[in-house]
Amino acid sequence: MRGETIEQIFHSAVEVFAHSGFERAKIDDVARHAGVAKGTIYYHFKGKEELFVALMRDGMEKMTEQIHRQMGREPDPLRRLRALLQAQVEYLYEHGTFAKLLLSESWGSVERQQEFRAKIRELVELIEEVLIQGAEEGSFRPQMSHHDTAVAMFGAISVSVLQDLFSPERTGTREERVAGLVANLEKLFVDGVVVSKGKT
Amino acid sequence: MRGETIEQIFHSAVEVFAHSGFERAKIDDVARHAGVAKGTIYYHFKGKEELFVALMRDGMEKMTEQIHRQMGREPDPLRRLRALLQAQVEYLYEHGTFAKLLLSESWGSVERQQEFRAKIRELVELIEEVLIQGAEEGSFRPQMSHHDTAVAMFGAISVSVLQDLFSPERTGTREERVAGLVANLEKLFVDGVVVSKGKT
Amino acid sequence: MRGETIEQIFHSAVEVFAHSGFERAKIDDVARHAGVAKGTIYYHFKGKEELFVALMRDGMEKMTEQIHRQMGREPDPLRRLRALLQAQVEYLYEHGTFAKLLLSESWGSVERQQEFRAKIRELVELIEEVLIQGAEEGSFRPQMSHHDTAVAMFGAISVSVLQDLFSPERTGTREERVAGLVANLEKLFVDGVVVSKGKT
Amino acid sequence: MRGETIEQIFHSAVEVFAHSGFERAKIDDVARHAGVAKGTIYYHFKGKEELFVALMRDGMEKMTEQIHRQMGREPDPLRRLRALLQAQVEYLYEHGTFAKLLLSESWGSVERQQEFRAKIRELVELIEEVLIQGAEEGSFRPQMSHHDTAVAMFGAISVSVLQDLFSPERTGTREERVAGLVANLEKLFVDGVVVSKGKT
DNA sequence: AATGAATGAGGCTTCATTCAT
DNA sequence: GATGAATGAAGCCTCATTCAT
Repeated sequence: MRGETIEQIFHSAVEVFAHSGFERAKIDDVARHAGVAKGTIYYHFKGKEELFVALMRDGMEKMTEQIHRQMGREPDPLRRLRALLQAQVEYLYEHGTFAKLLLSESWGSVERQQEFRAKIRELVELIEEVLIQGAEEGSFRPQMSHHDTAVAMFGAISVSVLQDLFSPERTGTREERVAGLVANLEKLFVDGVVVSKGKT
Repeated sequence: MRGETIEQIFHSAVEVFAHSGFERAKIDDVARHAGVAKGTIYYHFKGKEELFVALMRDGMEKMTEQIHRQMGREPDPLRRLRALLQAQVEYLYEHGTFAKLLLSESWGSVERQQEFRAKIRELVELIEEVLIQGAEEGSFRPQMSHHDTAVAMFGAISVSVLQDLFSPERTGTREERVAGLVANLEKLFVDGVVVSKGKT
Repeated sequence: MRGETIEQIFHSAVEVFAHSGFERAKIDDVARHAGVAKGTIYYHFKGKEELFVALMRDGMEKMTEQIHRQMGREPDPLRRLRALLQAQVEYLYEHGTFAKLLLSESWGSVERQQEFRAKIRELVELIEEVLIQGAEEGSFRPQMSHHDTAVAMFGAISVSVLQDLFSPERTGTREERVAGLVANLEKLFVDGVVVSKGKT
Repeated sequence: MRGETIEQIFHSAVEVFAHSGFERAKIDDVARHAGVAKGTIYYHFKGKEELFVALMRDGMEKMTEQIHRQMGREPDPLRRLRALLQAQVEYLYEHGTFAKLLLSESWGSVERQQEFRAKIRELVELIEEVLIQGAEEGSFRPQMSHHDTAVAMFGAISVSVLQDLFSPERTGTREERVAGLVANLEKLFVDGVVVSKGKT
């Protein structure tokens, strides 16, 4: 079938890269994991770098796509924010491998890393839009910088997911864990930590 | 001064490791940067790994120390939170190199990475304590999980700093940038994004 | 025409091999240049080596053929020498690609290289015969070793052509260049460089 | 001692490169032949290419040097020509390995090859100067192009040497072989092949 | 304390060749 | 006849580490 091998390599590459990081990952391992010869990888991809970049591009695309799908056409900003939160946590949790790469391979001056930061910026902008919309409608507090706030939220989300994924003592099913993280983040973002005098 | 050479190596190592990440960094580069022979590094450190770990340990120590210093004995939880925020952002911003390493070299199963996560946990616990204290005093809203909230806050802080450091188009002095980030994070954490009916 | 594909491959192979030399040349490039799939080349030729040898054989054959044609039945040794010179320079200049391969791929102990030297010997023998004929008729000075002299002449011819082909600053049409080279070589071979007392 | 290892590598590299040509030669073989580890070669040379170029540069330098030495201050053009011939043949014969590389690795567009051709040009110019000097003094026949003639002579010399070196059936001591080649070339260059009417 | 030459395991990549379609 | 995906042996190069001085 068309692209079956490529699919296989792709899949294995995610595993291997996520397990070891870009530098530590060995093409040999990707090949073994994919059940193909080393040369086959080079037949389909120009090299380690290209394979990795293709991978991350794909991951980002799918993530953005899924988030859009889950947010749907919900008009209410608060509900939109919740949906986005849910979607993002869910995806990152599901693809922890990808989450890890995103956070660890995005800081630096190598070209690839700049591209990754650009991708992150896309995610951030998704959040930003919601914040702006909410502020315009008056249901969200106006921010000094919607962009900076969005960045902070993205950081909170991704690090929360990663910290959870790498916690040895975590319990419960994935669904429960995700629900917990989402609820927690939602609480923080929506209400802040301080007791507001006007609320019960 | 005692250990001038060691100091030199240490300093250069921070630069080089931060610029390239652990794997990409070359002992050769550290040596050249420090103006010593390669052998000298191995005379003072057991190896690349040890040098790096010593580095990170040192960075974390100094960070914790500085944060403690800046938080002082402030009893009011909200002010404590603000001081902590200010201290953490300031330190990470100042030592962006360290911030980068912390975020990119902490996710994985290599022993060193586990140690880093433990260090992160220390930072998180600093935040956590403030949250708990605030909740006990009644000025902070009780959280589902103070720990998770603290993690989220740490993520927000560190990613905000990194994103800012790696933004090519950022303007203003460092002090201004830091102040902006702090204010923004404070706003988010303290009040959340939603307009609460009881506030003006 | 019969063997159109083969013809295509052959033609492309000359180009590619000449451009890169035997080792550097890639079957992939030959295939791309010929507009066929890589497998097709292996369908028609046993391998890289065979393709190359076939090529060189063909080149030598055509060269010998053309030289014979141009020398015709000229009985006078001096005129024969001139015709041979003209023919050889012309052919090598025209097929510089071939000339290059001949000079660069003929020295070594690989079987193929021995075969090439044998081919060169054929060319040398063409020259040798003329020298011997001339010596027998008395119009040529007797040589210590007609064979060695013939080799030297071949070297002079081929290197002259190559040096000219690879001179970036050469000017004039091909015909002019060839005529120049021929005239020069003729002068050298026929008269030597020393002024003989008996000549004007 | 200073540079002993480098000397060793150099020497081995000549052997290996000459035996196999640039592409076929393996750094591994050079290392084994030199009795050092592979890494040692890379400690002293940037890579295969640099090693090779350094080699050829060195070879050309020594050759030019030796030729200059042997030609000395001889004022008479004819004797100068003979000395040069003798020196060049002697050197190439002695360093057949180098001769082979010179002739086989000099034709192409790779930068290194351009450098080699430049080196060849130096040799050619040595010859050219003698020709010009002789022509000015009136003892040499004026040439259409002294440069082209010099090139032809260089070609005759180098190919003669190589052909001889690779002749399986050659007999006699090296000195005899060299003497034969020199005499033959001298005869060809000095007098040409044609019987001049004015000589006995 | 410091040096830097030497090492060699390890990883990336190339490319001639095969073979099922 | 022709294809092109797949292979894997082979080779170049890197770099952490060692050690004699």
